[in-house]
Parts: sequence; C-alpha cells; structure tokens
Amino acid sequence: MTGISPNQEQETLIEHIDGIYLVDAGAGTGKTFTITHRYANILEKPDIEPEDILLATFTRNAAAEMADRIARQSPYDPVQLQDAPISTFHGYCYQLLRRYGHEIPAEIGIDDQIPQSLELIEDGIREGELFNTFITRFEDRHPEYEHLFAALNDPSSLRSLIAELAAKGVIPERDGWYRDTGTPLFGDREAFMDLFERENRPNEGANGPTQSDARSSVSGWDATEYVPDAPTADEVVGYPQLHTEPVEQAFDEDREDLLAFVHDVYFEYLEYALARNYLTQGLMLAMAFVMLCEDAAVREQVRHQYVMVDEFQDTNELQFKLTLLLAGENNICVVGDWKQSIYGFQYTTVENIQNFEERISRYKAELNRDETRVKYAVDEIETIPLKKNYRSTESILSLATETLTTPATNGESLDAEEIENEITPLEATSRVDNSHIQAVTHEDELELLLDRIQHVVGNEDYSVEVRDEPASTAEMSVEEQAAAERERLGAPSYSDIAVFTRTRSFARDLLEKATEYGIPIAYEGGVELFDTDQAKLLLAWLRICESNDQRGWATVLEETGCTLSYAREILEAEQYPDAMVTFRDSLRECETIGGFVRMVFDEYGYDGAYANGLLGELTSMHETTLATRSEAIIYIEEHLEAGSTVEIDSSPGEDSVTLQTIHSAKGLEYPIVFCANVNRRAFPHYGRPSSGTIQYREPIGLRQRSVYSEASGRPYVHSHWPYDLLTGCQPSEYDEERRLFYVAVTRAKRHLFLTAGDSPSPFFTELPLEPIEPEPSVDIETEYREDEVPFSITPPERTKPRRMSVHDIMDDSVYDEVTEGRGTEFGDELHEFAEEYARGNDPSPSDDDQEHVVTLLDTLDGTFNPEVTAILPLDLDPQVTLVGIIDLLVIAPDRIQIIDYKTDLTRHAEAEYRKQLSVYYHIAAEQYPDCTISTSIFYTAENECVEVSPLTLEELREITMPVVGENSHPEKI
DNA sequence: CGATCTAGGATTTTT
DNA sequence: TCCTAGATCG
Repeated sequence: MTGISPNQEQETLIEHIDGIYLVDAGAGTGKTFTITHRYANILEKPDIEPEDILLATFTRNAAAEMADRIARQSPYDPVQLQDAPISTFHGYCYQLLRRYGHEIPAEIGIDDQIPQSLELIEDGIREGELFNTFITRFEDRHPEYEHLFAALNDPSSLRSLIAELAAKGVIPERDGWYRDTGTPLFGDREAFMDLFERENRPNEGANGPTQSDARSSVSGWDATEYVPDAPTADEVVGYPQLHTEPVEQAFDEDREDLLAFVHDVYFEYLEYALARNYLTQGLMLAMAFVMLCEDAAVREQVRHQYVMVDEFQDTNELQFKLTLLLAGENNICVVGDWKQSIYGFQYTTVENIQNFEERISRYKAELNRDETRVKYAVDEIETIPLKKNYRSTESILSLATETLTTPATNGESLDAEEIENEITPLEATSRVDNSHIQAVTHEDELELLLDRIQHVVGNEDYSVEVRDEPASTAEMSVEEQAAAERERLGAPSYSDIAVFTRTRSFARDLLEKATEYGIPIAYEGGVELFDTDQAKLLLAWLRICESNDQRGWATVLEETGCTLSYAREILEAEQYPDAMVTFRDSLRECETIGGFVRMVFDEYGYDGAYANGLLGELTSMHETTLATRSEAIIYIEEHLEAGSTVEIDSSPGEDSVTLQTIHSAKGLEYPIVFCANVNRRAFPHYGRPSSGTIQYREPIGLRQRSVYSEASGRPYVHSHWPYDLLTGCQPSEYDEERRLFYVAVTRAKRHLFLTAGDSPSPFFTELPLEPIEPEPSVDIETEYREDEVPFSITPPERTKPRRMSVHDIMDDSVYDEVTEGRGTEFGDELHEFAEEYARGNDPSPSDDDQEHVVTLLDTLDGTFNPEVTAILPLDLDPQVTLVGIIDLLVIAPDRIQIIDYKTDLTRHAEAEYRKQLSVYYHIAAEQYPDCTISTSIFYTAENECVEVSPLTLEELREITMPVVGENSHPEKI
C-alpha cells in the first residue's frame, strides 16, 4: 500500500489522538494502515493499556486483521491483544451483556435474567423457526388482535420489523416504550408535510403546469380497493395536485391498535427469547443499550479512554448511541466513507456519518435528558479527509465520481453540484494512467463477458502490475516513479480479473456458462446450498424414506439417467429397482440425520464442498420438533424457499477470475474489474423490500398496508388507503444503488468494463462513455465434460402449500369464551407456568389452576415435550399445511398423550377445540403409527382432563376447504 | 402532432 | 416500484 511511512493527512490523524475526529476515508486511502498506526500510537502513551482503547469494526474478519496488524506495529504481541477490545460491535456488546447484564431485563419490566450461557442466534432460518413458534403462540393468546392477524399475509415478517426497530433504537418496556424510544413510530407530521408539499408541487410541462409527482404516483386511485368509507378518487386527486385534506387525514389516522400490537409483539418476543436464553444480534444490542443507560456503575467500569469505530457508514442509530455511552472521554474517532454505505437493508443509516455533527449533539442531549450519561463535550469536531488514493489510476477515480451523479431512472433529476460538494476529491498516486475504461454491450451478455475476458488475458494493452519491483519511493522524482511503475507492468492473467454483479443469479448464470467453455472462474461468497443437486437428491431420499414420496422417486430415477417415459412407467407401477429399495430400507435404519446424510453421499460418491457443507448444516440443526427426518425435510424446504445462502469453503482456484456480488466485494481491489449486468431492472434495482404488511418508514412512522374488515358485508382484506396515499407522496431514493455502483467501480486499479445485455440501464447509458458492441466469439479452453454434471433435475411442478394456523379453522366465537372468562393474561401465565413445570424447572404455582396443572403432570408417565410445533399437511388443492402448537406432548413407549390446557370456565367451545386437537392427533398418528394416541383437553379451572375423540382426516379437509379461499386468498371486490 | 395519461409486465443485497 | 406502448386530449 503506502510502503512504510504515512502521508501527511494520515500522519495528522495518527498523531492527534485526543478529541473527536470524523475521518472521511475514501476508497483506497490506506484506512486500515492509518487506524492501526493510530492505535499503536495511542498505546505508546504512558498508562495506556490495550483495554483502554475500544476499536469497533463491522466484520469479524476486519477485527482479526486489525488485531494482526496492530501486533506487527506495536510492542504487543497477538496473545496480549487477544483480550483487547478490538471487536465487532456485536461481539463486544455480547461479552458486556453476559458479564454485567444479568439483572437488566427487569429494567424494561421483564422478570427474567440474562444468563452467562446466553445464546446469540445468527442463523436467520433458525431464528425464523423460533419466531414462528412464538408468533403462533402469541396469536393464540391474543384474541384481541385477531383482526390484525387476519390482515397479515405473513406474520413472520414481523421479525424483520422488530430487527428494524431495534436498529433504530426503539425498545419496548412492559408499559410503553423505554425512554420514549417509541416516538419515531408515531411519525413526524411536520417533516412529512414538508416532504408532501415538495412532492405535490406541480411539474413544469411545455404547456404550463402538469401533475405533481405525488399526483402521478396515486393517479390510479381506485376507491373500490379500500374499505367502503375511503375517500374517492375525486376527493383525493385534484389537478394538477392532490388535495391536502385526505393526505392529512391519512397521516392522522387512528393507529392506537397497530402501535399496541407492534409493542406487544416486540415486548413479548423479547420475553420469549429471554425465557429461552437466546437473543438475536439486534435485540442483544438493544439490551446492551439498556444496560449502559441504566447501570451507571457498569457504564463507569467499561468506559474506554479512547474509542475508534471503523466503517462508520455501516452503523445504525443504536450503534451510534452505544459508541457515545462506551466512550469515557471525548476521544472518539470514527472512520468511514459515506459513498460506500451499501447496507441500508440491514438497517444501517448513512446519515450517521453524513450528519455526524448534528447527530452527536442530538444523541448526547437525548441520553442526558434525565441523567448525565455522556459527560464530555461533543461540540468540537475535527474532520480529516484522507485524499491520497493508493489503488486506482486517475481515470478510474474520475469515472467513480461520475457514478454518484448518474440518474437511476429516466426522470430522476439530481443536483450534481450539490453532490460533488459532498465528495472529497481523491488524488491518484499512480503515475502511469494506462486505463481502458469501456462500456460494452451485446444481446448475449454472458458470451460477451467471456469473450472480453479472453481478449484481455495475456494482452499487453491491458497491462497491470505483475511485479513488486522496482518499488517507487518518496525520494524519487515523479518521472522516476513513473518509470518504475511502468517496469512493474505486464500482461494480465485470469487472477487479475474480477467480475462484479448486482445479483447472485446473474453470477450463477455466468459461472455456468464459463464452466461450459472451460474458462476458470471462481465464485466467492454465499452459495444457495439448498438449491444444489446434492441437496435435491438428499431431499428426495428423505422424502422416499418418510412417505415413499413420488417426487422423491422421480428425482432419484431421473438422476440415474433413465428416460422420462421409463421413469413414469416405474412410478405408475410403483415397481422401483431392487437396489434402490434395498438402499431405502437401509437408510431407514439410520438413527441420526448425520448418518443418513453420510450414507446418501457415500452411495453417490459426493465428497465435495457442497456435500460437506450440507452435512454440516444438517447435523448442527437443532432438535425442536418430533421426528428428525421430517424435520430435515422441512428444514431443507424452508431454506430452499427462503433462498438462504451458506458460505462454502471451496478449493482455492489457481489462476482464475473472481466472481462475486458487489456487496461481498467491499474492501477488496483488483487490477481489472468487470461491472456486469448493468441492465434495466437489475442494476439499479428498483423497489424496496416491502414485503411486510406492517412497515416502519421515516417520516410517516408505523403503518399498515392492508386491513381486515367486514364493513362491505363479508370478511375481506382490503388495501389500506392511508398507506397507499402516504407512500405515494414519498419520493423514491436511489442513492444507495449509486453508492453500490461507486463501490464496484472503485475496486478497479487499472482497467474497467461495464457490460450490459440488450437493455442497458441508465447507469450504463448515462455515464459519459461511448458504448461499443463487439461481436463475441468465445474459444473453448478445455473440453466441457458432460460427466461432471451427471444429471439435471427438473422437479415436477408443485403448488406451494398454504400455511394456515389451526385457529383459522376454528370458529371465532371460542375466543369470546376465553375473554369472557379470565382474560388472556391469565391464560398466558398458566401456559408459561405449565411449560416451565414440564421442563422440570420446578416453578411454584401461584393459583389454583397452576396447582391443578402440577397435579395433572405428576400423574403422567413418559417424556414431557412442552410447546411442540405441529405441522400437518392436508391433501387439498391448493395444498394446505395447518400449523399449531401442542401445549404438551407426553411420549411413553407405546402411548402418546396430547394435552391442551384451557382456562375457560365453561365448556361451550369444546366442539371447536376438537378441531384443533384433531390436527394434533393426526400429526402424532403419522409419526408414531405403532402407538395409541390420546388427545385431551385439560380444563385447569375444574381440574379435569377430558378426552376428545378426533375427527377424521376427511372431516378436517372438509372443515378446512371453505376457509382456505376466505382466509389466505381473499378475492377482490 | 405533441404532450400527457393509463394499463400491465418484471423483481436483491447479507454481518 | 419503473417503463413502454397505446389511448386520449387539445
């Protein structure tokens, strides 16, 4: 990078360690070098030990690299630095919380403790399973939110809403919001009206004013989509503007229920997670925040004399506030580059760095409102820009600047001057600018890419630095430096090239094509492991063993290469090959999933990275439900559906092109960069991750997208007109896509290609480059061997099963019975008590009902499994899976007992409960065909266990069928 | 004829 | 959520 000695700006930063510094560290400016030297310099101060300096990074790898480099630059060795706070925010706060946070849940009204063994769940799918169990239970226990649940198309999306709120610093407590952190949820009326006023200003057409942006985005206003009393098009849409009144009315809509709902879900999820000794990353940070706010002694103890935060553009609001609380004095140094802020979807906020001065004062004031938590002054902030770029040529840097002012849509107008004013211009230190910067396009973009790669490799025109010698030094004249640099140049090889794409799917297509031609390309980053042939085959055998599944057999037969028609014959006659039947029977003997997986892969001779990855994933999967095989099937299916990715250790490629998404390329550099797939709808990517029914957005706060209502005469889920109106009045933002573009371009040291197919995006066409259209002709480098991919699978079309709660098939009136009784809280507490007791935690009963539970459980024989998630597929068209939670499943050698607690004072609802228990019955019947199964309701008030005879599957289907259309797929009026 | 408006098609990133 | 093609207005 810089050789040995820092440049002047770097020197300034390294030497000045006291005070607040905002470092604008653009791409390739030697940021890590500077930070590590600064750290080493702070250590030289007398009385300063590594534990006095907190160095927070964004990734674990970055933390490890920092520690490694500091060890080389300071008298401390890696072992001494091992316990130093050089860590990610998450890792650091996790330690703090486990050490000092035991009593913290009480501060927000949760009667629980944080144990040493607190588990941090990082696997999204696993957390999803836990959350789904929670939310099913929550729905069960909160009949007052029935109407909200009816409007939710996917309750599991509440999980990401919670994560988002936590990142914003919104934290619930038992009654209301912790330290008023819930304020943003209400929205900012003034800010919104400002925004609206701007969006609703008429545009200037050639013949006078034309409709405002706000008007055009709600031009198709159709009152019939909404509840009957929604404003009509005439009331909303004027010309050339929207009318103000309905917009104000929309902003001021009554959201008391919605806010209470989100509060309760959030709060009870925290309770639920803590009761199970786990937290997610986001919730953990939130609890650490509460701890540092509430416990002055801990705050004093953990505070650091110096705090440095790397990649500050990737922090969220909560992390900013944590930084303030963790600093003991105003020796704070944040380093980052707003132009590389690309993780908005992880709820980071670029404003942390862009409006640093304003935010630091505001957050300090907030934190000090009732007690002085931040003791130091924050009004003197030194901004240090690092300007010297040690990576790219002048031409690359100049194009990079252009990316930030490139419009992302046809109509978008950007104030280029204003943006440029925010950019610290970078100076290239490279003396030889031999850059080729080309925009190339062809209808077959994959061929084009491969063609260009072959064109570049070994081509002197595209020279890159291939030698370290002779080095340039500061003592040399500019001419001497240039001469030295020129001598280091030579023709590039494959490994000098990187291809970046916006989407993983494009990368996968390219990988496939390159393999065909034998061009060495290695994909780096997450792989859709569950979408591989290995995973599909494994899934097939699991299904075969589980239920002699025809799809499974079809996959397995197809893999052997037999023709489709022959496979069909076998399937119809169910005369499977003997070898396969034998194999299936021995597979069925497997007791563990690990053994099962190994056996399948051994049989097929799979021992590569994918096979090992799958084995690892499936064996680490934890046991929450009934049978391991069916659990594995669901696990794979869910991962497949969620498109989840897993990092796989692939064999290190020798001389090959690197292929990765732009996101995963951050921080890296390559001599030659292809920024591929700069196509319409691909890059920039339009549209937000707006899947959830309930959303938070600045400045309108928490809103719901659809509502359940019977106002039109029958049950129906309507679009919610205030949401449509308010979001229609908000401008769309593509700044993050532009920054992504900037990141891609600034990875290049010397040469840069933008490639596009037949419909290039504005990013391609609006850059000041003349597009060229070479005719691709790709040479085959090594013969493509067919047997490397021995089979291709086209699984038969299957409609996605609809997931419904067992409560959907029950008559709503049963809930009324419950509420007329003793309220939901009573029921909740009883269930919690029963669960604890069943787990053997021996809680003491606090009322008669709980006593009765104790009496009951003490008489039962067998293993107790409380709160078991139960999933029953129903053979309907469309396929339906009913999901519920079994309160208690008791497993004895030959007998299975299913018990559901009811706190009702009467038995009016028994007929409805029978449906629920029947579902559980059939699940158990399938899992344990050799056992007698009994299903009972335990009326806790009466201390009586009533056995319920189950409905048949056929009866269940008949009950479910009419509800499917009504609940999960409301027809439009 | 030009300007403006309206209806349908297509679709991610990951500590 | 943007964009294009066709409809409609003046």
